[in-house]
Amino acid sequence: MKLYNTLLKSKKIEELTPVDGHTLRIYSCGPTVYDHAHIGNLSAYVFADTLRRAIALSGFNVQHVMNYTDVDDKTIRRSREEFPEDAPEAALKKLTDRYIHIFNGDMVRIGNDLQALTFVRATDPKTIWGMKDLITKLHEKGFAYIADDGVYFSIDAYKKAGKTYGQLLEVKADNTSEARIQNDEYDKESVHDFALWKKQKPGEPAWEFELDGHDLTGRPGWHIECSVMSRQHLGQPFDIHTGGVDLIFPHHENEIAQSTALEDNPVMAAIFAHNEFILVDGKKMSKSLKNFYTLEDVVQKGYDPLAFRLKILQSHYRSQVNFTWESLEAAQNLLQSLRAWADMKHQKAAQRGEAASAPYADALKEMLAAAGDDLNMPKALRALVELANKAETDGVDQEKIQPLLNVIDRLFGLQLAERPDITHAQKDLIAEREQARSTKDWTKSDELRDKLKAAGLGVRDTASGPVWYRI
RNA sequence: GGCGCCUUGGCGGAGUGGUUACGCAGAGGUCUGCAAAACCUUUUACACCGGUUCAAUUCCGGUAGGCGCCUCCA
Repeated sequence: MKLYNTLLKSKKIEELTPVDGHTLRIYSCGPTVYDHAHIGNLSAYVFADTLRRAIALSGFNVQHVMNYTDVDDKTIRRSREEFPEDAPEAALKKLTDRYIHIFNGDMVRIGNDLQALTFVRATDPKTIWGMKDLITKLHEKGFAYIADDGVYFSIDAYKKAGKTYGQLLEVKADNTSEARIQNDEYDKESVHDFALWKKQKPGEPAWEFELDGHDLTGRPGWHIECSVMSRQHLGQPFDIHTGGVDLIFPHHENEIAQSTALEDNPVMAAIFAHNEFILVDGKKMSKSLKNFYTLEDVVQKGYDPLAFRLKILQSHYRSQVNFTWESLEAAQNLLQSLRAWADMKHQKAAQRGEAASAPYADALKEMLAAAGDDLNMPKALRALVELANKAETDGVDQEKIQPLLNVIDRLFGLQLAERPDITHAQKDLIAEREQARSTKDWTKSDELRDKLKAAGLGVRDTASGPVWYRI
Protein backbone atom coordinates (compact mmCIF):
# COMPACT_ATOMS: atom_id res chain seq x y z
CA MET A 1 0.00 0.00 0.00
CA LYS A 2 1.41 3.34 -1.05
CA LEU A 3 0.36 6.84 -0.15
CA TYR A 4 1.47 10.36 -0.95
CA ASN A 5 3.00 12.23 1.95
CA THR A 6 2.47 16.00 2.11
CA LEU A 7 5.36 16.55 4.52
CA LEU A 8 7.99 18.73 2.86
CA LYS A 9 10.71 16.25 3.66
CA SER A 10 8.86 13.74 1.52
CA LYS A 11 6.42 15.18 -1.02
CA LYS A 12 6.23 11.81 -2.65
CA ILE A 13 4.43 8.53 -2.66
CA GLU A 14 5.64 6.28 0.14
CA GLU A 15 5.23 2.64 0.96
CA LEU A 16 3.19 2.26 4.15
CA THR A 17 4.88 0.51 7.02
CA PRO A 18 3.29 0.58 10.46
CA VAL A 19 5.37 2.68 12.83
CA ASP A 20 4.76 0.19 15.62
CA GLY A 21 5.27 -2.81 13.40
CA HIS A 22 1.74 -4.16 13.37
CA THR A 23 -1.09 -1.62 13.28
CA LEU A 24 -1.58 1.38 11.03
CA ARG A 25 -3.00 4.19 13.09
CA ILE A 26 -4.95 6.93 11.35
CA TYR A 27 -6.21 10.20 12.71
CA SER A 28 -8.67 12.20 10.66
CA CYS A 29 -9.63 15.76 11.39
CA GLY A 30 -13.37 15.60 11.80
CA PRO A 31 -16.20 18.07 11.56
CA THR A 32 -16.90 21.20 13.53
CA VAL A 33 -20.42 20.42 14.57
CA TYR A 34 -22.25 23.72 14.37
CA ASP A 35 -24.26 23.14 11.19
CA HIS A 36 -24.95 20.56 8.53
CA ALA A 37 -21.82 19.28 6.86
CA HIS A 38 -21.62 20.35 3.22
CA ILE A 39 -20.65 18.02 0.42
CA GLY A 40 -17.08 19.28 0.51
CA ASN A 41 -16.74 18.24 4.13
CA LEU A 42 -18.30 14.93 3.31
CA SER A 43 -15.91 14.26 0.46
CA ALA A 44 -13.03 14.56 2.94
CA TYR A 45 -14.62 11.82 5.02
CA VAL A 46 -15.23 9.63 1.99
CA PHE A 47 -11.51 9.97 1.39
CA ALA A 48 -10.61 9.03 4.97
CA ASP A 49 -13.04 6.13 4.92
CA THR A 50 -11.76 4.84 1.60
CA LEU A 51 -8.18 5.15 2.73
CA ARG A 52 -8.92 3.01 5.77
CA ARG A 53 -10.73 0.47 3.61
CA ALA A 54 -7.83 0.18 1.21
CA ILE A 55 -5.32 -0.17 4.01
CA ALA A 56 -7.37 -2.83 5.75
CA LEU A 57 -7.70 -4.78 2.51
CA SER A 58 -3.99 -4.60 1.92
CA GLY A 59 -3.63 -6.71 5.04
CA PHE A 60 -2.80 -4.29 7.83
CA ASN A 61 -4.55 -3.92 11.13
CA VAL A 62 -6.03 -0.47 11.26
CA GLN A 63 -7.04 1.87 14.01
CA HIS A 64 -8.92 4.97 12.92
CA VAL A 65 -9.80 7.92 15.12
CA MET A 66 -11.84 10.95 14.17
CA ASN A 67 -12.68 13.95 16.31
CA TYR A 68 -15.73 16.11 16.67
CA THR A 69 -14.75 19.71 17.21
CA ASP A 70 -17.58 20.59 19.54
CA VAL A 71 -16.21 23.79 21.00
CA ASP A 72 -14.99 26.81 19.04
CA ASP A 73 -16.16 30.27 18.03
CA LYS A 74 -18.80 29.02 15.63
CA THR A 75 -20.28 26.34 17.84
CA ILE A 76 -20.48 28.77 20.72
CA ARG A 77 -22.05 31.53 18.65
CA ARG A 78 -24.64 29.22 17.16
CA SER A 79 -25.48 27.65 20.50
CA ARG A 80 -26.12 31.08 21.99
CA GLU A 81 -28.40 31.97 19.08
CA GLU A 82 -30.32 28.73 19.14
CA PHE A 83 -30.60 28.19 22.86
CA PRO A 84 -30.46 31.62 24.49
CA GLU A 85 -32.38 30.42 27.51
CA ASP A 86 -29.87 27.77 28.43
CA ALA A 87 -26.63 28.07 30.34
CA PRO A 88 -23.71 28.35 27.90
CA GLU A 89 -22.46 24.82 28.59
CA ALA A 90 -25.91 23.29 28.19
CA ALA A 91 -26.60 25.26 25.02
CA LEU A 92 -23.34 24.12 23.51
CA LYS A 93 -24.07 20.53 24.39
CA LYS A 94 -27.54 20.70 22.87
CA LEU A 95 -26.30 22.21 19.64
CA THR A 96 -23.35 19.92 19.17
CA ASP A 97 -25.34 16.81 20.11
CA ARG A 98 -27.82 17.72 17.41
CA TYR A 99 -25.24 18.20 14.71
CA ILE A 100 -23.22 15.18 15.73
CA HIS A 101 -26.37 13.15 15.28
CA ILE A 102 -27.00 14.67 11.87
CA PHE A 103 -23.39 14.21 10.86
CA ASN A 104 -23.43 10.54 11.80
CA GLY A 105 -26.57 10.11 9.74
CA ASP A 106 -24.88 11.72 6.75
CA MET A 107 -21.84 9.49 7.19
CA VAL A 108 -23.97 6.38 7.13
CA ARG A 109 -25.93 7.55 4.10
CA ILE A 110 -22.83 8.17 2.02
CA GLY A 111 -21.58 4.74 2.91
CA ASN A 112 -18.86 5.56 5.40
CA ASP A 113 -18.34 2.86 7.99
CA LEU A 114 -19.02 4.39 11.39
CA GLN A 115 -18.30 1.12 13.17
CA ALA A 116 -14.70 1.22 12.02
CA LEU A 117 -14.15 4.66 13.53
CA THR A 118 -13.48 5.77 17.06
CA PHE A 119 -15.00 9.19 17.58
CA VAL A 120 -13.71 11.55 20.23
CA ARG A 121 -15.22 14.82 21.32
CA ALA A 122 -13.01 17.78 22.04
CA THR A 123 -15.09 18.43 25.16
CA ASP A 124 -14.75 14.90 26.44
CA PRO A 125 -13.40 15.23 30.03
CA LYS A 126 -10.43 13.10 29.09
CA THR A 127 -9.62 15.41 26.18
CA ILE A 128 -10.03 18.53 28.31
CA TRP A 129 -7.78 17.09 30.97
CA GLY A 130 -5.21 16.16 28.36
CA MET A 131 -5.22 19.61 26.82
CA LYS A 132 -4.72 21.32 30.17
CA ASP A 133 -1.97 18.89 30.96
CA LEU A 134 -0.18 19.48 27.66
CA ILE A 135 -0.53 23.25 27.90
CA THR A 136 0.85 23.16 31.43
CA LYS A 137 3.86 21.18 30.31
CA LEU A 138 4.42 23.40 27.28
CA HIS A 139 4.33 26.39 29.60
CA GLU A 140 6.76 24.82 32.05
CA LYS A 141 9.25 24.26 29.27
CA GLY A 142 8.84 27.75 27.87
CA PHE A 143 6.90 26.89 24.72
CA ALA A 144 3.80 28.71 25.88
CA TYR A 145 3.17 32.10 27.40
CA ILE A 146 0.24 33.64 29.19
CA ALA A 147 -1.34 36.76 27.73
CA ASP A 148 -4.36 38.78 28.84
CA ASP A 149 -6.80 36.77 26.80
CA GLY A 150 -5.30 33.31 26.97
CA VAL A 151 -2.29 31.12 26.48
CA TYR A 152 -0.24 31.18 23.31
CA PHE A 153 2.25 28.87 21.73
CA SER A 154 5.60 30.50 21.09
CA ILE A 155 6.94 29.60 17.71
CA ASP A 156 10.10 31.46 18.55
CA ALA A 157 10.76 29.16 21.51
CA TYR A 158 9.97 26.17 19.36
CA LYS A 159 12.50 27.23 16.75
CA LYS A 160 15.10 28.03 19.39
CA ALA A 161 14.73 24.47 20.62
CA GLY A 162 16.04 23.42 17.25
CA LYS A 163 12.69 22.35 15.82
CA THR A 164 11.27 23.15 12.46
CA TYR A 165 8.13 25.23 12.16
CA GLY A 166 7.24 24.66 8.55
CA GLN A 167 7.21 20.91 8.07
CA LEU A 168 4.27 21.07 5.69
CA LEU A 169 4.66 24.49 4.20
CA GLU A 170 7.61 26.83 4.17
CA VAL A 171 6.66 29.50 6.63
CA LYS A 172 8.37 32.78 6.02
CA ALA A 173 7.57 36.35 6.93
CA ASP A 174 6.91 37.38 3.35
CA ASN A 175 4.33 34.73 2.69
CA THR A 176 2.14 35.95 5.45
CA SER A 177 -0.68 37.95 3.97
CA GLU A 178 -1.22 41.58 4.79
CA ALA A 179 -4.71 40.71 5.90
CA ARG A 180 -3.41 38.37 8.53
CA ILE A 181 -0.99 40.88 9.95
CA GLN A 182 -3.56 43.66 10.01
CA ASN A 183 -6.38 41.58 11.39
CA ASP A 184 -4.31 40.18 14.15
CA GLU A 185 -6.55 40.99 17.06
CA TYR A 186 -4.94 38.87 19.72
CA ASP A 187 -2.37 39.67 22.36
CA LYS A 188 0.33 37.50 20.96
CA GLU A 189 3.99 38.19 20.64
CA SER A 190 4.38 37.36 16.97
CA VAL A 191 2.07 36.80 14.03
CA HIS A 192 2.28 33.06 13.74
CA ASP A 193 1.87 32.32 17.42
CA PHE A 194 -1.46 30.71 18.04
CA ALA A 195 -3.86 30.24 20.91
CA LEU A 196 -3.62 27.12 23.00
CA TRP A 197 -6.30 28.26 25.38
CA LYS A 198 -8.70 31.18 25.40
CA LYS A 199 -9.99 32.86 28.50
CA GLN A 200 -13.70 32.97 28.95
CA LYS A 201 -15.65 35.92 27.58
CA PRO A 202 -19.08 36.77 28.98
CA GLY A 203 -21.68 34.18 28.06
CA GLU A 204 -19.22 31.61 26.86
CA PRO A 205 -18.96 28.06 28.15
CA ALA A 206 -15.80 27.48 30.12
CA TRP A 207 -13.69 24.92 31.90
CA GLU A 208 -11.66 25.71 34.99
CA PHE A 209 -7.97 26.01 34.37
CA GLU A 210 -5.28 27.40 36.61
CA LEU A 211 -1.80 27.88 35.28
CA ASP A 212 1.13 29.37 37.12
CA GLY A 213 -1.17 31.14 39.56
CA HIS A 214 -3.41 32.61 36.85
CA ASP A 215 -7.09 31.83 36.66
CA LEU A 216 -7.50 30.94 33.01
CA THR A 217 -10.99 29.52 33.16
CA GLY A 218 -12.00 29.30 29.53
CA ARG A 219 -11.79 26.93 26.60
CA PRO A 220 -9.23 25.21 24.43
CA GLY A 221 -7.85 26.51 21.17
CA TRP A 222 -8.54 24.60 18.01
CA HIS A 223 -5.19 23.04 17.23
CA ILE A 224 -4.54 21.63 20.68
CA GLU A 225 -7.57 19.36 20.44
CA CYS A 226 -6.16 17.26 17.66
CA SER A 227 -2.71 17.05 19.24
CA VAL A 228 -4.20 15.66 22.40
CA MET A 229 -6.86 13.39 20.97
CA SER A 230 -4.51 11.79 18.49
CA ARG A 231 -1.91 11.12 21.12
CA GLN A 232 -4.37 9.85 23.71
CA HIS A 233 -6.01 7.42 21.35
CA LEU A 234 -3.24 6.48 18.98
CA GLY A 235 0.03 7.33 20.66
CA GLN A 236 2.80 9.25 18.99
CA PRO A 237 4.11 9.12 16.42
CA PHE A 238 1.18 7.50 14.68
CA ASP A 239 1.01 6.60 11.01
CA ILE A 240 -1.32 8.79 8.98
CA HIS A 241 -2.95 12.12 9.63
CA THR A 242 -5.68 13.07 7.17
CA GLY A 243 -7.56 16.24 6.41
CA GLY A 244 -8.47 18.64 3.64
CA VAL A 245 -5.76 20.69 1.95
CA ASP A 246 -6.99 23.77 3.73
CA LEU A 247 -5.87 22.27 7.00
CA ILE A 248 -2.27 21.98 5.93
CA PHE A 249 -1.62 25.45 7.19
CA PRO A 250 -1.94 26.52 9.86
CA HIS A 251 -3.89 23.71 11.53
CA HIS A 252 -1.66 20.74 10.89
CA GLU A 253 1.53 22.75 11.12
CA ASN A 254 0.45 23.95 14.54
CA GLU A 255 -0.53 20.47 15.63
CA ILE A 256 2.93 19.28 14.74
CA ALA A 257 4.50 22.09 16.74
CA GLN A 258 2.43 21.35 19.84
CA SER A 259 2.86 17.64 19.56
CA THR A 260 6.59 17.66 19.08
CA ALA A 261 7.75 20.59 21.22
CA LEU A 262 8.33 18.34 24.22
CA GLU A 263 9.46 15.26 22.34
CA ASP A 264 12.85 14.14 21.19
CA ASN A 265 11.24 12.66 18.10
CA PRO A 266 10.23 15.53 15.79
CA VAL A 267 7.60 13.42 14.09
CA MET A 268 3.92 13.65 14.99
CA ALA A 269 2.69 11.37 12.24
CA ALA A 270 4.71 9.55 9.65
CA ILE A 271 2.47 10.63 6.82
CA PHE A 272 0.15 13.56 6.31
CA ALA A 273 -2.42 12.87 3.61
CA HIS A 274 -4.61 15.66 2.30
CA ASN A 275 -7.57 15.56 0.02
CA GLU A 276 -8.16 18.30 -2.53
CA PHE A 277 -11.31 20.34 -2.54
CA ILE A 278 -14.37 19.66 -4.51
CA LEU A 279 -15.38 22.65 -6.54
CA VAL A 280 -18.95 23.43 -7.40
CA ASP A 281 -19.38 24.74 -10.91
CA GLY A 282 -15.66 25.41 -10.95
CA LYS A 283 -15.54 27.44 -7.76
CA LYS A 284 -14.93 26.77 -4.12
CA MET A 285 -18.20 26.41 -2.30
CA SER A 286 -19.37 29.47 -0.52
CA LYS A 287 -22.64 30.76 0.74
CA SER A 288 -22.29 34.00 -1.19
CA LEU A 289 -21.92 32.17 -4.51
CA LYS A 290 -24.97 30.06 -3.62
CA ASN A 291 -23.12 26.92 -4.58
CA PHE A 292 -23.13 25.58 -1.07
CA TYR A 293 -24.76 22.18 -0.88
CA THR A 294 -25.49 19.72 1.87
CA LEU A 295 -26.34 16.05 1.55
CA GLU A 296 -29.94 17.03 2.15
CA ASP A 297 -29.86 19.09 -1.05
CA VAL A 298 -28.53 16.08 -2.91
CA VAL A 299 -31.30 13.88 -1.59
CA GLN A 300 -34.00 16.45 -2.24
CA LYS A 301 -32.95 16.71 -5.85
CA GLY A 302 -33.63 13.01 -6.07
CA TYR A 303 -30.11 11.64 -5.95
CA ASP A 304 -28.89 8.71 -3.97
CA PRO A 305 -26.24 9.59 -1.36
CA LEU A 306 -24.25 6.66 -2.68
CA ALA A 307 -24.25 8.28 -6.12
CA PHE A 308 -22.44 11.15 -4.39
CA ARG A 309 -19.96 8.65 -2.98
CA LEU A 310 -19.46 7.19 -6.43
CA LYS A 311 -18.96 10.67 -7.86
CA ILE A 312 -16.23 11.32 -5.31
CA LEU A 313 -14.56 7.99 -6.02
CA GLN A 314 -14.52 8.73 -9.73
CA SER A 315 -11.74 11.22 -9.30
CA HIS A 316 -8.45 11.08 -7.48
CA TYR A 317 -8.36 12.48 -3.95
CA ARG A 318 -5.40 14.72 -4.77
CA SER A 319 -7.05 16.45 -7.67
CA GLN A 320 -9.88 18.89 -7.47
CA VAL A 321 -13.24 17.46 -8.39
CA ASN A 322 -15.71 19.63 -10.15
CA PHE A 323 -19.13 18.88 -8.74
CA THR A 324 -22.04 19.64 -11.03
CA TRP A 325 -25.55 18.28 -10.92
CA GLU A 326 -25.00 16.89 -14.37
CA SER A 327 -21.99 14.92 -13.19
CA LEU A 328 -23.95 13.64 -10.22
CA GLU A 329 -26.61 12.48 -12.63
CA ALA A 330 -23.92 10.57 -14.52
CA ALA A 331 -22.75 8.95 -11.30
CA GLN A 332 -26.29 8.02 -10.39
CA ASN A 333 -26.78 6.32 -13.75
CA LEU A 334 -23.55 4.45 -13.33
CA LEU A 335 -24.56 3.37 -9.85
CA GLN A 336 -27.78 2.03 -11.26
CA SER A 337 -25.97 -0.15 -13.73
CA LEU A 338 -23.65 -1.45 -11.02
CA ARG A 339 -26.69 -2.36 -8.99
CA ALA A 340 -28.27 -4.08 -11.95
CA TRP A 341 -25.15 -6.20 -12.12
CA ALA A 342 -25.25 -7.05 -8.43
CA ASP A 343 -28.93 -7.90 -8.72
CA MET A 344 -28.15 -10.52 -11.35
CA LYS A 345 -26.97 -12.85 -8.63
CA HIS A 346 -30.62 -13.54 -7.78
CA GLN A 347 -31.56 -14.44 -11.32
CA LYS A 348 -31.34 -17.76 -13.05
CA ALA A 349 -31.59 -16.20 -16.50
CA ALA A 350 -28.35 -14.33 -15.85
CA GLN A 351 -26.30 -17.29 -14.69
CA ARG A 352 -23.37 -18.43 -16.82
CA GLY A 353 -21.23 -20.16 -14.21
CA GLU A 354 -17.51 -20.44 -14.82
CA ALA A 355 -17.72 -18.64 -18.14
CA ALA A 356 -18.85 -15.50 -16.32
CA SER A 357 -16.51 -15.71 -13.37
CA ALA A 358 -13.36 -16.21 -15.38
CA PRO A 359 -12.34 -12.52 -15.14
CA TYR A 360 -13.32 -12.07 -11.47
CA ALA A 361 -9.95 -12.81 -9.92
CA ASP A 362 -7.96 -10.58 -12.25
CA ALA A 363 -10.43 -7.73 -11.99
CA LEU A 364 -10.38 -7.88 -8.22
CA LYS A 365 -6.63 -7.95 -8.22
CA GLU A 366 -6.60 -4.87 -10.41
CA MET A 367 -9.01 -3.03 -8.12
CA LEU A 368 -6.95 -3.78 -5.03
CA ALA A 369 -3.71 -2.90 -6.76
CA ALA A 370 -5.13 0.43 -7.92
CA ALA A 371 -6.51 1.22 -4.46
CA GLY A 372 -3.15 0.36 -2.98
CA ASP A 373 -1.39 2.73 -5.33
CA ASP A 374 -1.98 6.04 -3.61
CA LEU A 375 -5.68 5.32 -3.55
CA ASN A 376 -6.24 5.40 -7.29
CA MET A 377 -9.95 4.85 -7.01
CA PRO A 378 -10.80 6.02 -10.54
CA LYS A 379 -8.66 3.20 -11.85
CA ALA A 380 -10.10 0.70 -9.38
CA LEU A 381 -13.53 1.82 -10.39
CA ARG A 382 -12.80 1.30 -14.03
CA ALA A 383 -11.97 -2.34 -13.34
CA LEU A 384 -15.25 -2.68 -11.47
CA VAL A 385 -17.30 -0.97 -14.14
CA GLU A 386 -15.79 -3.01 -16.92
CA LEU A 387 -16.57 -6.18 -15.01
CA ALA A 388 -20.14 -5.10 -14.48
CA ASN A 389 -20.55 -4.06 -18.10
CA LYS A 390 -19.23 -7.34 -19.33
CA ALA A 391 -21.78 -9.15 -17.18
CA GLU A 392 -24.60 -7.52 -19.09
CA THR A 393 -23.82 -9.82 -21.97
CA ASP A 394 -21.81 -12.54 -20.26
CA GLY A 395 -23.99 -12.96 -17.18
CA VAL A 396 -22.75 -13.78 -13.70
CA ASP A 397 -21.59 -16.74 -11.67
CA GLN A 398 -23.95 -17.23 -8.77
CA GLU A 399 -21.39 -19.13 -6.76
CA LYS A 400 -18.56 -16.69 -7.12
CA ILE A 401 -20.20 -13.32 -7.40
CA GLN A 402 -21.19 -13.09 -3.75
CA PRO A 403 -17.68 -13.33 -2.31
CA LEU A 404 -16.55 -10.94 -5.02
CA LEU A 405 -19.24 -8.42 -4.11
CA ASN A 406 -18.30 -8.74 -0.47
CA VAL A 407 -14.75 -7.63 -1.17
CA ILE A 408 -15.94 -4.94 -3.56
CA ASP A 409 -18.14 -3.55 -0.80
CA ARG A 410 -15.28 -3.57 1.66
CA LEU A 411 -13.27 -1.51 -0.80
CA PHE A 412 -15.77 0.89 -2.34
CA GLY A 413 -18.54 0.96 0.26
CA LEU A 414 -21.15 1.09 -2.48
CA GLN A 415 -23.36 -1.50 -0.80
CA LEU A 416 -23.70 -3.88 -3.69
CA ALA A 417 -23.30 -7.12 -1.74
CA GLU A 418 -26.42 -7.19 0.40
CA ARG A 419 -29.02 -6.26 -2.14
CA PRO A 420 -32.23 -8.22 -1.59
CA ASP A 421 -34.11 -10.30 -4.12
CA ILE A 422 -37.43 -9.03 -5.47
CA THR A 423 -40.65 -10.32 -3.96
CA HIS A 424 -42.49 -13.47 -4.96
CA ALA A 425 -45.35 -11.36 -6.21
CA GLN A 426 -42.99 -9.46 -8.48
CA LYS A 427 -41.46 -12.67 -9.72
CA ASP A 428 -44.94 -13.95 -10.47
CA LEU A 429 -45.62 -10.84 -12.54
CA ILE A 430 -42.49 -11.44 -14.57
CA ALA A 431 -43.44 -15.09 -15.09
CA GLU A 432 -46.96 -14.08 -16.06
CA ARG A 433 -45.58 -11.64 -18.60
CA GLU A 434 -43.42 -14.37 -20.06
CA GLN A 435 -46.50 -16.55 -20.32
CA ALA A 436 -48.39 -13.79 -22.10
CA ARG A 437 -45.49 -13.22 -24.46
CA SER A 438 -45.31 -16.89 -25.34
CA THR A 439 -48.93 -16.78 -26.41
CA LYS A 440 -48.28 -13.47 -28.20
CA ASP A 441 -50.72 -11.68 -25.95
CA TRP A 442 -48.92 -8.37 -26.37
CA THR A 443 -51.58 -6.29 -24.73
CA LYS A 444 -51.33 -8.26 -21.54
CA SER A 445 -47.57 -8.46 -21.58
CA ASP A 446 -47.30 -4.70 -22.05
CA GLU A 447 -49.70 -4.12 -19.20
CA LEU A 448 -47.60 -6.31 -16.99
CA ARG A 449 -44.51 -4.48 -18.07
CA ASP A 450 -46.11 -1.20 -17.04
CA LYS A 451 -47.09 -2.72 -13.74
CA LEU A 452 -43.54 -3.82 -13.08
CA LYS A 453 -42.30 -0.41 -14.06
CA ALA A 454 -44.62 1.15 -11.53
CA ALA A 455 -43.04 -1.11 -8.95
CA GLY A 456 -39.62 0.17 -9.96
CA LEU A 457 -38.60 -2.79 -12.03
CA GLY A 458 -37.38 -2.94 -15.60
CA VAL A 459 -37.13 -6.16 -17.54
CA ARG A 460 -34.87 -6.96 -20.42
CA ASP A 461 -35.73 -9.93 -22.52
CA THR A 462 -32.61 -11.96 -23.14
CA ALA A 463 -32.09 -15.21 -25.00
CA SER A 464 -32.04 -17.10 -21.73
CA GLY A 465 -35.11 -15.36 -20.33
CA PRO A 466 -36.13 -12.12 -18.69
CA VAL A 467 -33.61 -10.34 -16.48
CA TRP A 468 -34.97 -7.69 -14.16
CA TYR A 469 -33.24 -4.61 -12.88
CA ARG A 470 -34.25 -1.89 -10.50
CA ILE A 471 -34.96 1.45 -12.14
C1' G B 1 2.90 40.27 -2.49
C1' G B 2 4.70 34.72 -1.12
C1' C B 3 3.90 29.46 -2.27
C1' G B 4 1.60 25.48 -4.87
C1' C B 5 -1.67 23.14 -8.32
C1' C B 6 -4.52 22.77 -12.76
C1' U B 7 -5.96 23.41 -18.29
C1' U B 8 -7.97 16.51 -22.01
C1' G B 9 -13.77 15.22 -26.90
C1' G B 10 -21.17 17.89 -25.31
C1' C B 11 -20.41 16.95 -19.63
C1' G B 12 -17.36 14.43 -15.81
C1' G B 13 -12.72 12.40 -15.59
C1' A B 14 -8.15 8.73 -16.07
C1' G B 15 -3.70 7.93 -18.47
C1' U B 16 0.60 7.52 -21.63
C1' G B 17 6.99 9.54 -25.31
C1' G B 18 4.74 6.31 -30.77
C1' U B 19 -1.34 1.80 -29.74
C1' U B 20 -9.54 3.50 -28.42
C1' A B 21 -9.16 4.84 -20.84
C1' C B 22 -13.65 4.76 -18.59
C1' G B 23 -18.47 6.79 -17.26
C1' C B 24 -22.67 9.92 -18.60
C1' A B 25 -25.15 12.33 -22.60
C1' G B 26 -26.25 12.83 -28.16
C1' A B 27 -26.72 10.56 -33.29
C1' G B 28 -27.22 6.20 -36.50
C1' G B 29 -27.70 0.97 -36.75
C1' U B 30 -28.46 -4.39 -35.09
C1' C B 31 -31.70 -7.07 -32.05
C1' U B 32 -37.11 -6.93 -30.46
C1' G B 33 -44.22 -8.13 -31.45
C1' C B 34 -43.26 -3.01 -29.76
C1' A B 35 -40.02 -1.59 -26.17
C1' A B 36 -36.23 -1.82 -22.69
C1' A B 37 -31.55 -3.53 -21.98
C1' A B 38 -27.53 -4.98 -24.61
C1' C B 39 -24.31 -4.78 -28.74
C1' C B 40 -21.97 -2.14 -33.03
C1' U B 41 -20.73 2.47 -35.25
C1' U B 42 -20.25 7.54 -34.53
C1' U B 43 -18.81 13.25 -32.96
C1' U B 44 -11.49 11.40 -35.03
C1' A B 45 -9.92 15.35 -27.32
C1' C B 46 -5.61 16.58 -25.14
C1' A B 47 -5.35 25.70 -23.82
C1' C B 48 -1.59 28.60 -26.87
C1' C B 49 3.63 29.44 -28.59
C1' G B 50 8.43 27.66 -28.85
C1' G B 51 12.20 23.76 -27.72
C1' U B 52 14.19 18.56 -26.98
C1' U B 53 13.16 13.96 -29.88
C1' C B 54 12.91 9.66 -35.39
C1' A B 55 8.23 10.63 -32.65
C1' A B 56 4.84 14.82 -27.54
C1' U B 57 -1.35 15.21 -25.35
C1' U B 58 2.67 12.92 -22.46
C1' C B 59 9.50 15.93 -21.24
C1' C B 60 11.54 21.34 -20.91
C1' G B 61 10.70 26.79 -21.29
C1' G B 62 7.35 30.72 -21.99
C1' U B 63 2.16 32.90 -22.75
C1' A B 64 -2.98 32.99 -21.54
C1' G B 65 -6.83 31.34 -18.41
C1' G B 66 -8.54 28.93 -13.95
C1' C B 67 -8.09 27.09 -8.80
C1' G B 68 -6.18 26.74 -3.88
C1' C B 69 -3.35 28.02 0.63
C1' C B 70 -1.00 32.12 3.19
C1' U B 71 -7.73 34.95 7.37
C1' C B 72 -9.50 28.59 13.38
C1' C B 73 -13.04 26.77 5.73
C1' A B 74 -12.77 19.42 4.20
